Amino acid sequence: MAFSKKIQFEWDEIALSEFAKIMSHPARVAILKVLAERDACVCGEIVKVVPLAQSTVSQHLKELKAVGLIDGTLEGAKCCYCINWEAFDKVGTMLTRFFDKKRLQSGKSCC
Amino acid sequence: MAFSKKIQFEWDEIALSEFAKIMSHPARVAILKVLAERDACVCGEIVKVVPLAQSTVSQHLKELKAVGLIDGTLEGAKCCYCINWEAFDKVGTMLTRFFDKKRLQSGKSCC
DNA sequence: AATATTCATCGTATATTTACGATGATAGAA
DNA sequence: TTCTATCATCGTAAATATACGATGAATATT
Repeated sequence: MAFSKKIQFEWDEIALSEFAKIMSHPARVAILKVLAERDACVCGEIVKVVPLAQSTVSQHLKELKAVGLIDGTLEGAKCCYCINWEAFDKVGTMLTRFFDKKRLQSGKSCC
Repeated sequence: MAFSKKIQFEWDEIALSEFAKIMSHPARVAILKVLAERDACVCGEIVKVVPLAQSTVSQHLKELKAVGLIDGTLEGAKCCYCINWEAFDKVGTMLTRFFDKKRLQSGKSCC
C-alpha cells in the first residue's frame, strides 16, 4: 500500500480494510479454503495445492497467522495449520454488519 | 499486486479476493460509509470528509465504480454518487457464505 | 553420525498501489 | 463571453506487495 495515509482514518475503517487486505489475494483465500475443507490439520499439502513456491506459501501463511485468522504449531519436522474460526467469525460479521447498519439508518439510494 | 499469479487460481478464489481488494483500503471504506450514511447523494462532500486530495478521492471513486459497488452520474458541474446495494449484497454475502459452507462440511479445528 | 525432510527466513527483482499536482472538460454564474 | 466551480484524467514519485531461489534451523530416518 504505497504511501498510505492509513492513520488518518477512523478505527473501524482501518480494521475493516485490514481484514479485507488479508482476503485480497487469491492465494490466501485458497489457503483458507484448503484448511477449511479438511477435518485434520494439513501441512505441506498446501504447497501441493496452491500454485506457488514453498517460500511464497510460507510467506502468505505468516500473514494469515499474524492477523490471527489461522493457528499454526510446529510438530516435529512438520507443521500443523488450521483456521481460527472464532477470529474468522468476529471479523467476517464485522464486514457484513458494517454497512447493514448504515443502510437501515439511511433512506434509499437515488442514482 | 506485484507479479501476481492470479490466473492460476480458481474462479471463486479470484472473485472473493477482488472484492476484498476493493475493501482493503480505508479510504474506500470511508467513502462507502459516507455514501451509506446519507439519504441523498453526495458529491464534493466526500472530498471534505476523506483526508485525501481531490484527485486521489476521484481515483478511489473510479475503482469503486469499476466493480459496480457504487453508481455515479454527472449532473451538470456536480456529480451524484451512491451505493449500489444490490451489487453490495451479492458480493458481501459471497464472502460470508464461502467459508460457512466449508465449515459445515468439515469437522473441527484441531490446533 | 550422516542424510533427508519440512518449514521459516533472507535477499532481491519486478509489478502494482497510492498519492499528489497540474491540466483538461463541462456546466452554471456573472 | 468570461469566470468560477466541480470532477476526471494524466504524469510521476515513492512505498508496498509478490514471487522466487538460496539458505538456515530443527527434527526424523537411515
